Amino acid sequence: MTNIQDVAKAAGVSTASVTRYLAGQTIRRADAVKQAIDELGYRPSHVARSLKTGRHDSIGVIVPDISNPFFAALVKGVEREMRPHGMQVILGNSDEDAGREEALVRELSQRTDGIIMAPLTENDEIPLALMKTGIALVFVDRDISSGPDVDRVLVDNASGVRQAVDHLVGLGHTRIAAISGPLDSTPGRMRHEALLSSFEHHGIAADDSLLRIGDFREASGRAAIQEIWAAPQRPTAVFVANNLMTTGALTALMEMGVRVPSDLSVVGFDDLPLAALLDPPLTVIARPDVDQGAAAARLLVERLGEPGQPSPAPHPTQSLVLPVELVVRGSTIAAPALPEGSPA
Amino acid sequence: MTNIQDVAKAAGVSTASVTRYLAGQTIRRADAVKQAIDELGYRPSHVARSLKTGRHDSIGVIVPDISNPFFAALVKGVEREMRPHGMQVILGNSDEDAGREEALVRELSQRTDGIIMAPLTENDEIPLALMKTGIALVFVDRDISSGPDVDRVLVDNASGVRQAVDHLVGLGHTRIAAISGPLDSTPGRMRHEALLSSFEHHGIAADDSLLRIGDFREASGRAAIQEIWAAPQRPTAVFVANNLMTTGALTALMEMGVRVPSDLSVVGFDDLPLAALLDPPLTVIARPDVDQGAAAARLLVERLGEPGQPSPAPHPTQSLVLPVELVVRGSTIAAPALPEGSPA
DNA sequence: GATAACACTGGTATCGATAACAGTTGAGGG
DNA sequence: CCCTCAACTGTTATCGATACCAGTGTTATC
Repeated sequence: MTNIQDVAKAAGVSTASVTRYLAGQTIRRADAVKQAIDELGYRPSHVARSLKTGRHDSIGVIVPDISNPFFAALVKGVEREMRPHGMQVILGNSDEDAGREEALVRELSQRTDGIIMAPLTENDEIPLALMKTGIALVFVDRDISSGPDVDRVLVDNASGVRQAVDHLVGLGHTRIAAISGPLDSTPGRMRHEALLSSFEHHGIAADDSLLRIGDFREASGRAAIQEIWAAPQRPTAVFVANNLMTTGALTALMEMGVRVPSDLSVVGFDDLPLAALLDPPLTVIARPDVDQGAAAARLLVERLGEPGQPSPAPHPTQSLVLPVELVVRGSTIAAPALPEGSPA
Repeated sequence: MTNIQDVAKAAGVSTASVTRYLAGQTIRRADAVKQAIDELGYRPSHVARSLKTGRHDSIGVIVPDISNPFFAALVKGVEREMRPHGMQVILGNSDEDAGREEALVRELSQRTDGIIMAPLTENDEIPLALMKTGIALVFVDRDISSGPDVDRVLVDNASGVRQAVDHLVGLGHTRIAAISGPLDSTPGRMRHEALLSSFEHHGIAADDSLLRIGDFREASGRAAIQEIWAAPQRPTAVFVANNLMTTGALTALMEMGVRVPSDLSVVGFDDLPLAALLDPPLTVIARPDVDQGAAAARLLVERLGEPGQPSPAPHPTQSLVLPVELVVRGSTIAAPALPEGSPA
């Protein structure tokens, strides 16, 4: 590859002048430099520049599962927001693996100016190490329990769950099953806690045979619903704490011949791209996904400033909580009349 | 940040010895170096290392749309294959934008040792420039028409389309509509050409009012099916050339009150994560997605070798074509009896 | 004509690591 | 005791760009 020295020589100037030309400053022999660059096909080495300046003009996004439509949409939001600021967006997919997440954080923290990430668990120590390196950090969708103040963008998980339970109770359901997410992840914990407190608020006794903890992946949704359906007393409705587990649960229900909603009402957290086309159309708690990514990107830009500009003064961290919304479709209907002999 | 000099000083050795320790060679004062590294929290600068060695120990993947489940799965395959080789996978999402694709190529070609990409169009000039820089390149799912030999992994588009048309004709359909993809993209062109040649093979006249070219995105599937349904003579079946356009078409059909499959049989290219749960379950041409990514990764590894090892000798480029398979579900049924007066 | 201000210029140290090279040490053999 | 060899060591140039510093020329002002 040709380097800045080749260009300088070809144009008959010093490397400093080429640098100045590259930075948009006016130099006497601009034409000659431009010509030399074109003829040699010169591209400045990003690596060398980063080494000298310490800047990268790019940010990283680390998500647990890029094939989850929610995270894919989130990434889109980040990119859309970043593009006009002239920053590259680099993606990392941890595949729900702590080791891989750590490797990505190490890698991207050296190649980017800031990182937007959804940490795997609330005990995740990795981001703490990140903060010490001075890189800008924004948490999105997930949080960690300990550690320093960090910008974050969450959604109102508690409100969503409350809306869902209110909706089911309003339809007469009292035996409500739930497939929750990992309790050491922010959305898993918040949704589960909100569920229990909603149950309590409505005077519904929590029945352990109807409560399952999954791992937010499809297979665990399948397994959980099978266990729940084998419970001594079956539920009339089920709440599933995320999109992939909902997919798994629906698949298993179809295979088991359980009809939704006549045998079982289903409400899921997270909208699905095809939720309206399912049989029946799925009732869900929808939340902003693209917007959540965009919001995180905005927080990061506020901290980093534009490429080429001096960084803005540090300011206090911000926490955003975006609203969610219950979308009632066809998968939830009134509870069947109580069988004889049941408690009132 | 602490650098290698700090470590060397703290351990009472030269920087060269620290480098050697880092590279796994045996040095006399290994304990002291290890201790210094731990105490100072030293992490070697990836940027500086890359500048000196020219290696990055990471690869890039550039896709047109990460929120397309097919590409998300493909990325997963790449990562799964790369992980045991100790290479980082960095993602870029061009969002179907040529300018953004170019920026990503420039960016990632300077940060990675090789790139797996699905070029936007077959006329894409960008990868050609890439080849000149000497970086390893693998095309996946899409190809470019001109230019040097490149490793590539495609699927058997023609066979898939043929299977779909054979299936529809076997069910008695003769008025078959199609929503094709962009003709300047490899899958768009190959599927469209295979469609026309299958029509010809079965003696079906191509009716322009039933053939639409979309852009592989959901909105264009919606628009196309609306136009098709407004044709003077409606079709009894439709073939849709990819997953997102199929989603769009199904949504529009539902909104228009067209019943699938009784009013219209539907077969789509690409399986959907929820295809089996749709109403009706969707007949599709399924293809390996994760495997396609994994195959591309394998080709790249063959060219790059393991990190820390010398690169293997150059070898001729390879082209893989993976098989596809028609999955018959519920969205295709026998054509209705011909209305009176129709040509036989 | 001297002086100041301005707009540029090139030389060079530097970012943080690696690798080539030229020592230095200690063990073992004669 | 000297020599050879193996195993390790430090010094230094280098990757490709940037930024500081100290000029150099031109123009404007008195």
